[in-house]
Amino acid sequence: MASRRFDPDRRDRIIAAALDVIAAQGVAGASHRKIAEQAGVPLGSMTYHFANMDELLTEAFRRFGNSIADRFDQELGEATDVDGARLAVVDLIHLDLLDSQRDLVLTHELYTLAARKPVFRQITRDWMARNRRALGLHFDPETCRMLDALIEGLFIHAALDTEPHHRATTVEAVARITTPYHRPARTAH
Amino acid sequence: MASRRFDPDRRDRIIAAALDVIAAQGVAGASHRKIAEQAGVPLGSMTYHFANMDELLTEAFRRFGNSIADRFDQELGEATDVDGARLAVVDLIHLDLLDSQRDLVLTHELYTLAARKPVFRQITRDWMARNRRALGLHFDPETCRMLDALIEGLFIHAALDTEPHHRATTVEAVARITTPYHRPARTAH
Amino acid sequence: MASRRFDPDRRDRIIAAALDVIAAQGVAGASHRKIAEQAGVPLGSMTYHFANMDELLTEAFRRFGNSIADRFDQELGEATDVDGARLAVVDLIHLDLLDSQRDLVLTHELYTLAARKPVFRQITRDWMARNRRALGLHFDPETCRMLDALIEGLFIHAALDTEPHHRATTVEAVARITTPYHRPARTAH
Amino acid sequence: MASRRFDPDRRDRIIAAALDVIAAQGVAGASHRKIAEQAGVPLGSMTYHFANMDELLTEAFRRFGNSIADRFDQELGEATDVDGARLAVVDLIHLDLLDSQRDLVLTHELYTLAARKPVFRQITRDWMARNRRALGLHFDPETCRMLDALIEGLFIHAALDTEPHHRATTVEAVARITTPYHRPARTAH
DNA sequence: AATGAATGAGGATTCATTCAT
DNA sequence: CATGAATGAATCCTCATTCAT
Repeated sequence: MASRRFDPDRRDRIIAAALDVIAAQGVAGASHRKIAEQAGVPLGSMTYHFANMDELLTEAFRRFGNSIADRFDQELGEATDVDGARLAVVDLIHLDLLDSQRDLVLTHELYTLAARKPVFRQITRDWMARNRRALGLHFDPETCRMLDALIEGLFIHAALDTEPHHRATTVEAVARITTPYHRPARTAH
Repeated sequence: MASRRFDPDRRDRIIAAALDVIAAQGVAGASHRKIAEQAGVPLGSMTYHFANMDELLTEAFRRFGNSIADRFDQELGEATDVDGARLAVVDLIHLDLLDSQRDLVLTHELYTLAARKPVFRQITRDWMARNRRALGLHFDPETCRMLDALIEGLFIHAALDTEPHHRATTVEAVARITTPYHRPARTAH
Repeated sequence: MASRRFDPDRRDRIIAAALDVIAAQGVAGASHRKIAEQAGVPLGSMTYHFANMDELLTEAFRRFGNSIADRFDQELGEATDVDGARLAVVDLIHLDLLDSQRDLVLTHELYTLAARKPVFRQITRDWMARNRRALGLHFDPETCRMLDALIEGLFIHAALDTEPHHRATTVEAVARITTPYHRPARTAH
Repeated sequence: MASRRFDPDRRDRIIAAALDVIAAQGVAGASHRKIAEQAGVPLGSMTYHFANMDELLTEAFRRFGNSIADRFDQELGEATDVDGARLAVVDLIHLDLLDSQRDLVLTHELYTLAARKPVFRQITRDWMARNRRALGLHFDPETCRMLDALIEGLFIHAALDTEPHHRATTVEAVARITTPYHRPARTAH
């Protein structure tokens, strides 16, 4: 309260610094010392603002998830029809996500935490829920789930692959996954 | 003790112990001490067999990737036609992968390393290459890439999601992604 | 414990302890553990006060060099003429330096470091510069360099030799090195 | 005995490797492992040929001292008169010793050991004795001791100094130290 | 309210030496 | 005879957290 009023940016700066350090050195390498130095705040200030490391990580990753979900909201909110939504998805993958090594790293760090600790799993769920809500503006719920998974997979593989991923492939994949499968009539003779 | 002097399985046991510890506590929690204890070998033995931690992690994750790729090879090798291959993919996701919290955790840990260190990125690439080769027995290269990404995404989301993933959804998603998209004729009226 | 919480002399005590341990066991034997024990501080305190071993060694040897240079300053500052300065030099070698096995050991340890690492070479240079400045009160620059080298050599050899070094020899050596050489006239009748 | 006959170079190679490693990393950094690797012999071979580290170091430094003393013998043995001997000394300092960073490092490492352990002190004494014997071909014993000290000091300082040492200064210093001091007559009117 | 000082536990790694083979 | 495998002790250093100020 008084403290926040006094240096209201400090918490924010610490959180931003935490994400920077995590992006650069991983959660394993993110110590109080390093984050404090990156943020330009005294070491003792860390445990004053955040009771412990998990609390800081929680807030940092929550912010990270929201920042990416914001982009989903914006891109998909601007689409006016299904084809526009498909295009928005392709753009999200190719323009926003793939260019950012930082986002890839942070995503994996978060997932790794989520795989083990419930607190962080909740963060990923909230993030996924926001993404699906954005997709839900244009697609039915089941398609949303498939599409969300596809985006995830394309994002991950694109970042790990050696060969560049062609936009055409992404366009085709999005088209396929958003197109209901018509089981070929077997009885036709 | 005669047994102490020569122990040809020791390397293997250390690698297995490393994967166990990583699955349980993460790469961050995988210390020489813990792994040595898990493997039942003295601490000094660790850096005798593996020059440093990265070398041990490298071998461990290489083995992990291969063990999963082996299952891909087996399941898809047994399929005789495209529908069989689709079924195999669904089974791989639902029977083999999703049941294993351990595999999920290890996968994320590996990806997190891969996002930062080239050595581990190569491991994931080799693994992905094996998976795609297995898929390539039944699908064209472009479909392989899409399908591989979908599998990845479904696997990751299934493990993080709260609601159970229904097999039917997976079946539909696989069917869609493996079915070429026919752009609807626009001029037909 | 109040005493534990704030201990302003601690850095100094660690430095003094470091020199003691180095004198007794060499730089090679000077571990954080031993120095901490000698200084009566907890092990973790070492790297709090000194980021790493080199930093501690640097400060310790800087202090050592200065302490000896102080004696040079004092002895030579008191001399009022050249003969007094020569006497002061002899006294420095015989009274101050030779009696101290500790100084010999520390000097060699420093030189050994200096021969390999620039940081320590700078320390020896600063030390040498102070010595020469003190000698420069009474002798010309070239003589200073020669005299400084002679002092160095006498100091080292005296400490390594079996036979005792006689003061008379030192007196003669200092007299010679501070007396310009007159090339014998070759053309004389 | 049989072993030596079998691979007679091995001991020599290990000794040479030891000096290389010491020159590069210091006595402190000279481990069995590194020396074995440098020599191209198996680790277990080290303690087979040398009971312990000190034995190896002893032999290595004995060889080093002899190699330098050999140069003294040769240069001074070729001189035919005092002036020739003075010139030889200057050459030894400027041509042979100063150019070799390696010799400087090894000398200091040896002195550091000698300052603490009698075994190594004996090695330096033997070395010094050889040097003085060589000087003794041309100078009286007292002058030998002074000259030897001067050489030592010039060698050390030259290697540590920033500014280059001029040959002329060395020539003058050698001339001075080898010229008896004539106390100026005080009674002269 | 804010923090610099402090510390014990634990991190990876290096090592000389031993000994079964 | 020669050595690869093995190991416990010791190395430096990092760390989250505590607490007197």
